[in-house]
Amino acid sequence: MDYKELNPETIDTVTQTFKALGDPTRIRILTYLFNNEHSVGDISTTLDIKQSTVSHQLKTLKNLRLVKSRRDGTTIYYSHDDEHVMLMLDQMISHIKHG
Amino acid sequence: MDYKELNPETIDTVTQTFKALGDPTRIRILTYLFNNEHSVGDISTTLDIKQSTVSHQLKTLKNLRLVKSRRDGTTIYYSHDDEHVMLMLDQMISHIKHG
DNA sequence: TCTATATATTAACATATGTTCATATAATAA
DNA sequence: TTATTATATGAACATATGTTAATATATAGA
Repeated sequence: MDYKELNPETIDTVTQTFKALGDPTRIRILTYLFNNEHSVGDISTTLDIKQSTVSHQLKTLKNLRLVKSRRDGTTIYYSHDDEHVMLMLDQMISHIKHG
Repeated sequence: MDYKELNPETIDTVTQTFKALGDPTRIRILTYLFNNEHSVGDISTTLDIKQSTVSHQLKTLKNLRLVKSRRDGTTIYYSHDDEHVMLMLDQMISHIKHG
């Protein structure tokens, strides 16, 4: 039936992006960033996740360009940086909660 | 600002579903099942993945109700079982390939 | 029943991943 | 400069995960 597979780079990027969403800490951070930017300390306090854990996970998300950061003094504010991925996260949450 | 987190079960299910999509073997299997059902042996041969690996991953996908199976003699045919997740997979692939 | 074929399962293994503690770096204020 | 606050980093650790070989199970046919 002559099946044409996705190319390896596409598979890899798709996989990595979904993998980034496949962790509860990152899901909590991303959903917290849905509407507003938040500092590392704010995220840590609000979600009750250790500061180093938050930093590590934000780095992971930043490497995949799912979040971006901006500095203001000693404070660093993070916000989401991939509308489409955030939309899919929103869709998945709706899918799980309802239907 | 009074932030309301997702409930733990929702976080868990969302996470598990994305995690299922966060593996290249499972992505390849699911995309192969986009349009038609396929037997384990067919999947194994077409994608060049060992039979036991295919079986293991199909079991993972089935546990999450992302695929279903039907027996015909000694052959077992698998097909996808979550239209919405398949749609999100399709969206992610498009997102990665194009803009 | 015996054999062949298709799929599932088990155990072992290597690798990947997430969290934590301790510490480093960076910016600001005194 | 020194102290303080905010964030990042590195190393260690435990756990999770994916693949494989070997074998078990299940169905059908001779």
